[in-house]
Amino acid sequence: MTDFYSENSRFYVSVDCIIFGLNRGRLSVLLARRGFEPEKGKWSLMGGFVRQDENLNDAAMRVLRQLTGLSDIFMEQVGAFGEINRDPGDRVISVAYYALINFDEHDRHRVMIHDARWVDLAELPELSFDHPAMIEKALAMLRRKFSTEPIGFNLLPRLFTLSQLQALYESVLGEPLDKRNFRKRVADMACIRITDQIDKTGSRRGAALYRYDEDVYRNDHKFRI
Amino acid sequence: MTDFYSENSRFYVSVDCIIFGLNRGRLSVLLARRGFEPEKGKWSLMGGFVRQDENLNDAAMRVLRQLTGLSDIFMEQVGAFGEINRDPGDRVISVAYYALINFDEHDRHRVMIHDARWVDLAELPELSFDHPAMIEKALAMLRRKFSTEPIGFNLLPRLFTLSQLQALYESVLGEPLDKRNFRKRVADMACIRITDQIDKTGSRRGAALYRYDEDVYRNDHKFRI
DNA sequence: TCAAAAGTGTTCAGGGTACACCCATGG
DNA sequence: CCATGGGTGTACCCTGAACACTTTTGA
Repeated sequence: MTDFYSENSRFYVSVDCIIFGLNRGRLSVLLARRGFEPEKGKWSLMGGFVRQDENLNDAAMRVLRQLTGLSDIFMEQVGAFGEINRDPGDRVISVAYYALINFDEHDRHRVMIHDARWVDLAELPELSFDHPAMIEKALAMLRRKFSTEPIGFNLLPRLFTLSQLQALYESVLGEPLDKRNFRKRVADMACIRITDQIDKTGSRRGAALYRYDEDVYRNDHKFRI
Repeated sequence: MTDFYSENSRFYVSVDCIIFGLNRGRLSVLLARRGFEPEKGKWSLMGGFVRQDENLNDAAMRVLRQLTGLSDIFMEQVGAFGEINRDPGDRVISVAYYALINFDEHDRHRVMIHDARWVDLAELPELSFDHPAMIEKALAMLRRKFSTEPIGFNLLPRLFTLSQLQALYESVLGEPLDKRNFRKRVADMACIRITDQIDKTGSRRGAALYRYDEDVYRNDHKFRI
């Protein structure tokens, strides 16, 4: 039966990772300067070819780990990109993924080694291939999910203030939110719990630290910002 | 530079089409009985291998046309499926698409030739490979879009009654809707316009026929059911 | 004492939901 | 004349939006 398949064409398949992180309060993506042709020297998403012994998700996690040192990270497939000439080097079909990481935990050394840097979403440089379309689609998916599913906490430290949380939502949704309404909504979500810790770094007065409780969410499934 | 790529593995890449149609008022999918190994004789989505001279969308449209005779159809990518052993015959990475077609316009002869049939979504048989997961994901995407974007009209004839439209929404969303509230919402969407035609086939009294006006939608972008 | 961020309630309007009866017609 | 689907309006509730001042404390 393999004979039947063998009449058909085979393709290089790659994954490209849109790695989101919160850098100094701003939603940013991790971009690498391409170290090889084609488009050597241009900024691009971090990618890699899929191997025979791994599925697509594993390939994406491998690439993410290479660049950040992180495993067990929230990732989601964005989709497959298959224009014939999307890669001028050869025909490559690429599957894009986006990941949400806690900026504080990533390995800056690896980022440096790969000639990569964090770029504010509002200041994207020119990118190679169809990477702008990938980022566009990932952002659309992210924004849609952000208000209805508790995925934003992947971008924050374990303990966070409500101001940090609100700033995150404003940064991702791209619009200012009313502080009192925001806190009201947070207040009646059981999965966002206050701790007895205080953060003194952000203000003289100090702000209560909160944490996200995954178990509570799995029970009541109540989330809406 | 092609030398650089050539160290890497290449893969068969296929597309699989989840073709939705409204058969006797029920949301249905078009399934084909596999005519070849592996899993010959089992029901499956219609698929095909991607060729060198076409992009993924074109491949999906080609497969859709093969089975239904239709072109220029609403299609959307569901995602890439790349488990190592998803196809027991050989490693194949597949990109799923879903399509919404007007049941009345498809070519039944082609369906017959391909040993395919329309199956009510509630009565899916056992399917080959990871096709159940593909359908699941396509359905989730469909349901999500259905209330906020005017895609349902792709499943209806050009002229339709409000009862047909409501039945469609109930079938896709899987829940009954209040008739008066439904009609109230329709009434203040400019893009759904009454015609002077009457449908007498569905009732003794006759029902007004409506049509969807794409141009109006492009202007006001107002749609919400 | 002042600058800077944290924290806190109420009011109002609009949209969504629930709900039941008459109409027109073909057989 | 009756069975069948077509067509219509109102009342209520609740959610979402708007809005401004006091508190704390380090410098």
